[in-house]
Amino acid sequence: MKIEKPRGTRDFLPDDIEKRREIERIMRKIAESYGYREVLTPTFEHLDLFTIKSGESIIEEIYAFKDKSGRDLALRPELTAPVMRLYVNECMGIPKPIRFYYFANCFRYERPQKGRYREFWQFGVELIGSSSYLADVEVIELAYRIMDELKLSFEMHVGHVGLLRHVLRDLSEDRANKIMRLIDKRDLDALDRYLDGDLRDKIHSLVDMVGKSDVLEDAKKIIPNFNFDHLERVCRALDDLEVDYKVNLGIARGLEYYTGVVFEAYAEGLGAQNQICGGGSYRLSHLFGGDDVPATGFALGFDRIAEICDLDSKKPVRVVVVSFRGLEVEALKIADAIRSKAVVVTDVMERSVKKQLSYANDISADYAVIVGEKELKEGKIAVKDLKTKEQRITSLEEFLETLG
RNA sequence: GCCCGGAUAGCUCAGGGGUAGAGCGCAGGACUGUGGAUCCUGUUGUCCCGGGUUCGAGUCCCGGUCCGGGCCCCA
Repeated sequence: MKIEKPRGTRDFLPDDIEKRREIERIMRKIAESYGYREVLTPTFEHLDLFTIKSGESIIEEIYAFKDKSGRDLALRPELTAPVMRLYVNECMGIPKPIRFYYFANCFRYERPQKGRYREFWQFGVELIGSSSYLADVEVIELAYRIMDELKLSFEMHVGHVGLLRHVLRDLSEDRANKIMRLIDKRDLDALDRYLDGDLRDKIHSLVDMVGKSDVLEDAKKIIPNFNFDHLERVCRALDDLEVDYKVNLGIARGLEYYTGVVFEAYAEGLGAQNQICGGGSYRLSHLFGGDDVPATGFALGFDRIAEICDLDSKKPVRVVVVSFRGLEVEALKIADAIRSKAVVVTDVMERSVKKQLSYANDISADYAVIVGEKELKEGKIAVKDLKTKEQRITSLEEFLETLG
């Protein structure tokens, strides 16, 4: 009976990991350059943390379980709530603004498909303490710079849920939330069924408003009572910072805790799951017993990005030390001397020189260092450049110098 | 929860009632001081599971499990 990995999980081989680590390194580097510092929360939390804001229905899509003492726990399905819980528990007293970033695996019990797994990774940031447009600008710019540095082809869309909430302000909360979900889905037919008259026309117009920042002028005409200052300032700043984006007033985000500017990024080549980034400004802290602090942040879908990201990670120089019968331990000593300069492997199968060289070729090594009787007597080694096939007799010291 | 497609060697897959196959890979050798080519040899199978039809099922039928893609959902 062969044991398979659980549904929706993946194994990562060295090539995968090297690529993912390189992507991760770039994300960390850029976030840190903006002053963000890493936090890490537990892999599992109290179930309440995730149901408070999203309702009991979310349990269906969470890995929830009872521990041996009967506590209701859950594997984290996302990281915004845990990071805000961390803020409330440990950090309410530290100077604002607070800049945190995270990179960790999350778990959701969903039907897997392309770009969607039951264990997946998110990289994200939370900027806590400011409701200024400058906070939105910083976070959007940061998300943009990361995706840009990774040379992804993507589109950043920026909207404002406050505007939609404003238009829907006379509806009951349930009804408004329902409409928000339909807007998020772009389900125009269903919207027509739920809305009529003036409201229907306004929502229709807003959902269609996708374009450069000049669509704000059109929106103002349709919704004259809404204060567009915040969104306009964000757009103007992003323009000046040469962040490429589209205004999209139909972005609703599934979640109810977003309060203002929201944004999403979409990429091609991912099938139905094309969203690689989502974020916005929100208020969550007070739900977890903290102060009503404003925050803004985003999460990047790391796995989807890794799938479409095409970057060449630089490989270290690889050396295979090949030994003739009886000289294996001499080879080990030479290998040790080279390890400060390159990745070195030696034969552990007691194979022929021919097989050792064949293996060196199979693993795409750069050099074979051949340890033989003749060379050893003269205190030399034979170095073969496996790319050019050239072989020369040299000293260990000289070879080390060529490795830099 | 729904729809579609899959499951046969380590991997990719062919075979559609009559002895279990190919390519690739892996290991050894041809060649005991030299890699990528070539050739030879070896290597592993509950043909996903259970039941049914049949003289006989990897193959046909029914049920199930698992995997992938698409809905739903997407914090």
